[in-house]
Amino acid sequence: MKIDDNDILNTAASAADHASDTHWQPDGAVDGVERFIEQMGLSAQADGVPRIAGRIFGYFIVHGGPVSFAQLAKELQVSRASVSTNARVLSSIGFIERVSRPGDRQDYYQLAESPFLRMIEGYMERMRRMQTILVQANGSIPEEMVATRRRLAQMSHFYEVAVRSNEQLLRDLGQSESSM
Amino acid sequence: MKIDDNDILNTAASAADHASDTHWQPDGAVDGVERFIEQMGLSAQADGVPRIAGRIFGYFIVHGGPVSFAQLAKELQVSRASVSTNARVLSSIGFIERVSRPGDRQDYYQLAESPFLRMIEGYMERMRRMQTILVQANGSIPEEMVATRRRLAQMSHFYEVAVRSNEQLLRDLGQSESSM
DNA sequence: CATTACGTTCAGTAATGACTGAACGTAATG
DNA sequence: CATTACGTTCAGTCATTACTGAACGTAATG
Repeated sequence: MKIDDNDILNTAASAADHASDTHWQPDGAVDGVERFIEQMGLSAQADGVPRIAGRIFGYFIVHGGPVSFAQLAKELQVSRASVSTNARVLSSIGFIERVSRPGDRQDYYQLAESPFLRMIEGYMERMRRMQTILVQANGSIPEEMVATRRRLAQMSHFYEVAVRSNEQLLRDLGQSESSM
Repeated sequence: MKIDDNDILNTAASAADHASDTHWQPDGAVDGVERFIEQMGLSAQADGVPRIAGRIFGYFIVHGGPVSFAQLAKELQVSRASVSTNARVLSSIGFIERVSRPGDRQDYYQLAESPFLRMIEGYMERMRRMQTILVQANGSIPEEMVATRRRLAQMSHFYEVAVRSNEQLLRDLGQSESSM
């Protein structure tokens, strides 16, 4: 499996090298990959995440294995500064993680074991923050405003059910993940 | 310092007092309400949604009933232009909706029946968009890249399960909503 | 010790977008 | 018809931020 990843890395690297050629048309794999990575960038941007972070993540979906810092900068055509900041963001969310290779000065990153579980955990985090806002609001609003308090309670109920649903989803995914 | 906050709160509070013929609030409730509305604005901003949109939504959580366009602008201390654009955004998402009052030239908005269901539908919409990106990518990637295709499949599987989970959540919420 | 190869940080730039005031179109009033 | 009271749109301003290049600190190499 490591052989496989390395193979892919090599082909992708040589393809990126030729990417600056204007007239050479790759064999079809590269534009598919490139297109996917770019779309991941755009999706990230649509979600308020820096585009480069999305592209880096897309890159790791394609090449999961450990990739060096410098290689990221080169193949994604971005500055080392951007790689530094965005890779750190991604690893702080738990999507990718640093790995050290003995006898190698470079930083390596690889796809985390279960990035999507982290995504859901991020959702739940925001939902719980909304919950605290709601109970705080409910505590500072007089009982006379019954309609308001009812709406706040409905909203709170929504988040409560949603969090429970996501907890269940988390369990389901953890289950089906161990069989892959 | 708290000067800024107090200033905003006080001016907004007095504005709300002048409109007290329609929406009366008990003494001491105003800062709680105001604080909640502002926090909704900040939460929205953190989610990539314009702050004013969040505040408008918060305002409707507090005062669910029909509120005139002009009243929104006045009490939230924002320009009519902002109210126009943000209220339209909110109504396009399905959080609030326009209502017309016979014999009244003004536009009125009110909280939609079930704004949170719409929120989940929004999530699912984005997930489905990711799904199409994934199948598209999978179709344009050669079979030799087995590891890549496996990761894409895992990702697709995640979204599939997540969408199903949210469909179930939607049903559950629709259930518990009819009893409120 | 000097040098090289790293990743990080920082100042600067360009772009994005939220927000506003004013101009505009429109439809109900007088 | 003229006027007024609406909501919308548009140009402009301001703030935010993604991104870069260069300077920097650091640790492994020679």
